[in-house]
Amino acid sequence: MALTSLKKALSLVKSASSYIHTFPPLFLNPTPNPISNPKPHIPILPKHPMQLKNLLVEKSKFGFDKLQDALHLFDGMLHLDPRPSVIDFNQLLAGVVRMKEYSVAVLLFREMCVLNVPVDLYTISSVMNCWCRLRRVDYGFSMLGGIIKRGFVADVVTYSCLIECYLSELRFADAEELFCKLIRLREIEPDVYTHWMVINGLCKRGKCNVAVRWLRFMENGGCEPNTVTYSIIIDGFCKQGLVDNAMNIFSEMIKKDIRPDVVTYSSMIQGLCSSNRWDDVGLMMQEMIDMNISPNVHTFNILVNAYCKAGKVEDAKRIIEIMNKRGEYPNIVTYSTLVQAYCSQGEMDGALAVLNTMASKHIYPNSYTYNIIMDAYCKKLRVDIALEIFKQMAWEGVKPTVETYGILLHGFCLIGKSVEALNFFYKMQNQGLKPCIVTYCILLNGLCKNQNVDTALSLFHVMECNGLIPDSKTYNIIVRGCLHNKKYSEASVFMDKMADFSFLADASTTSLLERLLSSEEVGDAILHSMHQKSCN
DNA sequence: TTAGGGTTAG
Repeated sequence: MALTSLKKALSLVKSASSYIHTFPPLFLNPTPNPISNPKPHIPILPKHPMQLKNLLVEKSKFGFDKLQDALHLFDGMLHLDPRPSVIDFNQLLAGVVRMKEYSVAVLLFREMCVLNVPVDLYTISSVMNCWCRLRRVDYGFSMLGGIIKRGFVADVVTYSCLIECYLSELRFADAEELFCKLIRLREIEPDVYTHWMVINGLCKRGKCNVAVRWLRFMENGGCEPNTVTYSIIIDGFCKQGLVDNAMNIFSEMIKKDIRPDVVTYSSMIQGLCSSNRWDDVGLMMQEMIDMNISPNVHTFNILVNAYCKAGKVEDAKRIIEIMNKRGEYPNIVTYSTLVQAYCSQGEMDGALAVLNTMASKHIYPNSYTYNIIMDAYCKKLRVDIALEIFKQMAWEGVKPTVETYGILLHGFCLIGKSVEALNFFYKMQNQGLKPCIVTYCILLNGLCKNQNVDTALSLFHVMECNGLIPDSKTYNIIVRGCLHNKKYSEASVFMDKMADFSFLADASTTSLLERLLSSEEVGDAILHSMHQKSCN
């Protein structure tokens, strides 16, 4: 059975992915919680071809509800006689891609090739995009060979995918070169989507000035930017903290008679709030209303967040009242922001009151909300309460994230329970969650502070073996841990490694070194050498 | 009647 072999392949790749770095990891959903999913939904292959077509059209647009549905359908389609068309299979693939299950889409494609299911340029472009999303640009490019071998001619979509591949690897010059080469050779005529893709890619990666140059290039090529194009650039500048640049682009679009919309204004308001330009925030809100553009829940949430960050929770609540009056009802983001504000002030009663309000409005906390509350309790050293909340989360069917475990690990370390922290660290991996560099930093720091420096050193090694590259923070943690535990030679080796990567000792590491130097009776030669290196 | 893209909030 194709489905059985596919499932086997999926499980193989899933277990192998932690060891083999050349294959992208799978992101399969863990076993569903029996409480939240009492009856597994078993999809049935539609009997009539038209029903199948309608189902595929729907799924290609909105994605499948469950991965299993897509796999069952795929299996069923393989056994139909006559076999559905390449368009049908492409739509199924599109549905899987829409679920962001890129690894699965790639495996389905491989299965199609093995079983001689016809594929076309659409199929290959789609898979190319998946490789790009999986950050395997090399595989993405290798598919170009498959296109030629099959006698297809790569089109604007294929090349747009390749340009996106370059952008995802921050290879801006390569992206530009490929783009220009294609135009020069008249291989493709870039469309408005290609330009959007490039401009969005550049802005999301903090290259707004390059994006503006691309905007000019787009205009010169006769492709007129619209509100979305301008909004992407404005948001990019605001996120970089360059509000004046954003304002210039905003003025330019008005001069060109391109009307800003609620997204453009929301981005501008966000940028102005982050820069504490409150007068301008007021002016921008007024202008927006004068232009007959109604602020939406995003816009209000930006204001709620700004007030909360400024410690003005009462003003934030006033905004929520306005939202209710205007029919822009507060959502999970609004309430989580408020919960965060109470938690950051240590007012757990206030936070719990917000949760009650949410429940009365049938808005239920998600992992983000739970994480905020658990973090606050951990910081108050009430890890016991945080653990109760963790249990509650499971009961409600809310999946813990890497951040959830990080918060609990931090909590355990704060109360000196490194063994429990390590147990939770293994538990998260058993649940299919891959620790990130932050997780390791939390644990390394905790172990070092709880006199478990030897375990920390082993863990550092495990981290490197798992392909995680330590950053400046990680090195500083381990150096300080070694110093605290009088492992000066080890500290020195890590300090040299840091220097190889051009990382500097931070203020805490330097001051610890100085403290140790002044307190050592004889003065340690290694410490002297380390201190000198840290000053260079 | 299939593939790439569509921007804003915790």
